[in-house]
Amino acid sequence: MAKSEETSSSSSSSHRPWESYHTVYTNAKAGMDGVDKEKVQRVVYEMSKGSKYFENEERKEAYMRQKIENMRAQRAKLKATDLSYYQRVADKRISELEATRDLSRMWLHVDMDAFYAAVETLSNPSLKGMPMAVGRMSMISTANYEARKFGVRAAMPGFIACKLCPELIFVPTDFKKYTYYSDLTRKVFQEYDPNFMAASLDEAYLDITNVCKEKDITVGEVTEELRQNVYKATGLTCSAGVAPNRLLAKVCSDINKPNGQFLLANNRAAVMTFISSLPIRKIGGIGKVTEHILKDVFEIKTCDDLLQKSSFLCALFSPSSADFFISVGLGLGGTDAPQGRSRKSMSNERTFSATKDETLFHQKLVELAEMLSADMEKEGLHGRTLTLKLKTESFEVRTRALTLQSYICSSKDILKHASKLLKAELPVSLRLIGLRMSHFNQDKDGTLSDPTQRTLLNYIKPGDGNVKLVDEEHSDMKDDSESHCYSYTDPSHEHLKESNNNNEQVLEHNKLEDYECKYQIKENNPVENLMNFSEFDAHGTEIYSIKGRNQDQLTVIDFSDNRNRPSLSYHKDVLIWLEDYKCSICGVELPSSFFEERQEHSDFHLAEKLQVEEESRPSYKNFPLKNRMRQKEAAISQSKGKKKQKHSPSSGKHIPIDAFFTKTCHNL
DNA sequence: GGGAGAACTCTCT
DNA sequence: TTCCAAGAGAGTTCTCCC
Repeated sequence: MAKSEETSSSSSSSHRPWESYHTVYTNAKAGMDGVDKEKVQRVVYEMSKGSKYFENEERKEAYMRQKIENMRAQRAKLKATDLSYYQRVADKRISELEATRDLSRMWLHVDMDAFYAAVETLSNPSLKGMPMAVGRMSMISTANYEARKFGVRAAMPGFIACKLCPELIFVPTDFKKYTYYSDLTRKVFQEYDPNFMAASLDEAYLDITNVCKEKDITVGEVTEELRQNVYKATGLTCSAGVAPNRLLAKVCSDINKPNGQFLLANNRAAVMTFISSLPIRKIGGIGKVTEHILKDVFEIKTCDDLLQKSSFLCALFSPSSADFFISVGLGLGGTDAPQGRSRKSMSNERTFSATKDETLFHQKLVELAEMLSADMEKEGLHGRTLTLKLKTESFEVRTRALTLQSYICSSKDILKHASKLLKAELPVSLRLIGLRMSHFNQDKDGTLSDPTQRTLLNYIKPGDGNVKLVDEEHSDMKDDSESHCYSYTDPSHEHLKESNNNNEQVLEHNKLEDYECKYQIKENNPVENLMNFSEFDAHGTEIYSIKGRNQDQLTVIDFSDNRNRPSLSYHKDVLIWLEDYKCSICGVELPSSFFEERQEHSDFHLAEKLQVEEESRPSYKNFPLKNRMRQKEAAISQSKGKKKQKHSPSSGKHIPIDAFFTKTCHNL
């Protein structure tokens, strides 16, 4: 930015401070063309000023300005030779990306007009023509076009919207209703592209190449027909954009909103003309921050500027970011057939009035764990990484994650680990708690597989007798104090194996058909198979024990069959709770409800046994396991202590906004 | 050096 | 008078460990 511009801008800011308060609310959205932008900006500023939210936004702004300055400094350091080198890099990428251009498909992006608001008006016609918003005083989900004329829009707090439009009518969200209408639209979409991609409840991408050929009508006619059919099926209007790829189709659908369509011809010249003057902010994926950085550091305002400044982009951004920017400059986007996408994460979060009440935190955590567990169960998912999200009173967002050895799904497990994560953050004043589960183990066919759970064959060691520690060099299990891996071979049977299951030694018999199993194992229901069963005879002796994570790790020990009843020597090796309360090794009595105590007790015997095993092995004689475990634990705790936590802007320290864009520039 | 894990940001609806 | 959502995906850096 020129110096004179900066001076003028800062002088103007002192008289009109709202001009430097950048919110998303002032960006043009469909139906907001005639809005008094300055009035909206001033109202938003006045209503927000002095609040904690405002302070946090200012901190974020300040941090972004600092990053922009850093990038400017980096840019200034680029020498002519550097630029010449990066120009060659950029030119190469441009020609490589250009070679991938596919103009053979026609993609249609359909976007329902003010969807939630339109559905509400449909079910309550008295709302027609009135300024209305779907949402609450705290936040608006969407606003109809009458409300948008006042500057009211989605993601705006209701109390600010009220100030902008005192007549505004609020309607609470009703997702059942929106889902119903969304399903109706999808039935129409399916007629045009059975593999259409739903982007959200009110948006979808369709490849209409084939349907145009089949019906022998133009792209424009197909689009018109589809929009009419959506209206017939739902009574709702939609807008559409057609282009050779999805990125451009999305931009096009916004051009003639509401209830209109825009077609971009599938030839290179038309695409390049269209894209050249297009503001970068119109591109999906370029938001407020990216727009600022590109404008303030590189003076990039249009998509064509992205190509003109491609050497700078290659020099200062990561390769994937630079590729994205160059692709946008070339008007390239996704044209491939949609692949079956699997879910990556699942989360729940709840906002409440800021409080330090730890009882409330726990209550929220219980609710979230139950909701998350129920949602995961619905989709048959089990996850390994649990992330706790916190938003402090000052709007600082913190995330704390934990990756477990085994997959979990139950609310009890989720709560247990989430509580630990939260405990480490206390005391704290919070306004939001969220839980996210990721690292799912659902593969293509929906079956569960656990990378950290050894397959049974991993544990077979021919010729081994009874219980034996698996050599560490044969195990890729993490050397973790929470992981104990044994293999077991009963001389009287061909394949008795053992797998690890949450500190419990578990035996598996390969020939289940030899035994009359009293429990029906639901093969396709991993959730139910997570349960552990035991059955006792009239004398309280355990006759069955079924433990397992899923059918792959199913464990059945039939103690009613004497062939399986553990021998005395076996008892010495493996801890079993005799009659469900007495330790088979030392006789200590612990009822089954003392779960944690039993775990510790089991660990104690395990460590004891490992010590004996280790000491008997020459290579480890001078380095007993307990020492190694202690060392490992010390290393873990040390590393945890040392683990650098990134700081949010509110802490006034490091926040890697630039981390998403800049790369290490060795030549600088 | 590469992979995994953690933390965080940005973007979208 | 109210006082800034929720859910998801993707990408990046940093650190640790092998």
